[in-house]
Amino acid sequence: MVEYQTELLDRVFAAVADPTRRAILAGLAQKPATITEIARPFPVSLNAVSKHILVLERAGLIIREVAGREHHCRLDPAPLRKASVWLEHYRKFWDLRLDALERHIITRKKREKRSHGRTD
Amino acid sequence: MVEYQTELLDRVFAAVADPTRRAILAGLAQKPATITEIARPFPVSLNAVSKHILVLERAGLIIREVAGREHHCRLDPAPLRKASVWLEHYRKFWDLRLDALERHIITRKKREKRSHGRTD
DNA sequence: CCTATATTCAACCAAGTGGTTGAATACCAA
DNA sequence: TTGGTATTCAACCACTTGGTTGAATATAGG
Repeated sequence: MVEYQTELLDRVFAAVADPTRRAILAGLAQKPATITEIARPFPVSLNAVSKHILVLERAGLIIREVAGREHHCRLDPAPLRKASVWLEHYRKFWDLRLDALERHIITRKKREKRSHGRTD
Repeated sequence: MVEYQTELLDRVFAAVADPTRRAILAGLAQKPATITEIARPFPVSLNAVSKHILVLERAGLIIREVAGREHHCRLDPAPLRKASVWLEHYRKFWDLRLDALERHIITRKKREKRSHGRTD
């Protein structure tokens, strides 16, 4: 069995389990920003966003560089890649399922062709 | 912007953020099992595992079929696929980073060739 | 120096989590 | 019916989480 950096995966998955944090990542994917800039679009307090950023930082998803009173944050995608690698192990399962679904659709189409006009 | 089924993603990512639950999924990827069978390898109580399975079920990752007193569980990979789709949006970022890393290594090798023997 | 800005710290709250134990429920089988 | 097995329910605990408000800290700029 492949060895995973379990604790990192824990933190990464937990970090992206929150919609606000996913939105923060999406924003930073466009361009780096300071805490205040990141917080602007969100309906919660700056403090709340500051905490979210801390969670993302601890998951390794955000790199913070302090410049004077501003904290510049940028995305670090590396942990997302690790998460993706973990998920890929399950790809074969959903591929199988999609194959089955496709076969089912094809079968249904053939049936429809035979019994033309019937809707079941 | 792509539309996500936010609540499902929340539950899926939260579900896989726990190492025990990831291990449960890995087991079910081998073959379906009952609660007791699933619980056997783990050092926690059956009740604890039962709760984990409930979390996985609510995330849509496990399908439960009750047969008499046994609950047969099997993996449903569909939500993992959705999680993977979300992650894929960030692939370009880690691809970029890997490219940069590769360039860096190549550059370093060239430098090493020039200043032969120096270790920095 | 003074004031506005950027951010964190601290305390608090309600709700959720991961675990426990013990009891309840439901089923199978002798 | 009686007993063993499979599972959940219920209550509890310590800890975490996502949010708040208010104060503290540090920097920037007139």
